[in-house]
Amino acid sequence: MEMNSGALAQLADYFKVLAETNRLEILCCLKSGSKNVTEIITETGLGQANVSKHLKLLAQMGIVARRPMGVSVYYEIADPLIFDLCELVCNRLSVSLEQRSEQLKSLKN
Amino acid sequence: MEMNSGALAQLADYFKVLAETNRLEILCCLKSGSKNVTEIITETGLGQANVSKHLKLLAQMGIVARRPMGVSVYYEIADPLIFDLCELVCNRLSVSLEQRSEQLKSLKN
DNA sequence: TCAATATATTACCATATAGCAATATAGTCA
DNA sequence: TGACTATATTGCTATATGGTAATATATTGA
Repeated sequence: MEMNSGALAQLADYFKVLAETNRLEILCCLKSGSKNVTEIITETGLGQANVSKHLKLLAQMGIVARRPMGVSVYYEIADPLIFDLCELVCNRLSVSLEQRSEQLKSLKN
Repeated sequence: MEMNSGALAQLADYFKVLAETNRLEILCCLKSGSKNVTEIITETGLGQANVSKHLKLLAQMGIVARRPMGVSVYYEIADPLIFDLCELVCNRLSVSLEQRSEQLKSLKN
């Protein structure tokens, strides 16, 4: 990972898009397949303008794809890699939670 | 990835720590091995307080480990998974850059 | 204990961004 | 074209956070 600062900035920007609970929730909601904005709004309970902004960010980063269909606009995961990333980190997090719980146990002894 | 909102928040927090150029730079700087804070400051050119704060975040997330040695404190990567994550995303980014450049080419034709 | 050095913390400012209400735009159908 | 619905954008506020200077803490050695 010897990288110039431009590459680091790009990498940081990518993580930044994933660094927001509601955007992750939108991605989860799209995991089961393409959905239009109204469906996403309903399923997540987020505000319309808010969802629109999040989708724009996700699309700009190439994480989702935008597909207008008649009067509505469908979005879908354009990059399944996302879920690999999330799974890696989730495993990591659960491991460290286990470690913390081990530490707590040994403190009690 | 069917997750409760707590898990999504944890995941987002993890990505948030990686979503900053200077923190990524610190991680790069630690890739070659354990370093103390002064060395990190010198190598990155960042301010002392700043580096200290970034290291604290990284340590809290379990990404680096803190090891006091005499008067100085050494930090090291505690979770090599980081580099896998970064590499995955970097490959992803370079692919989409290629795609964009392809699109530009076809626009010119 | 005192001085010197390394690291951490605090207080503050400046910037970025999530959320929301209001408005604008675009597509469909009468 | 005009009304209607879906989505996008804009303007604004509140909050979070990166950077820095100043201060605090901790370790070592005289």
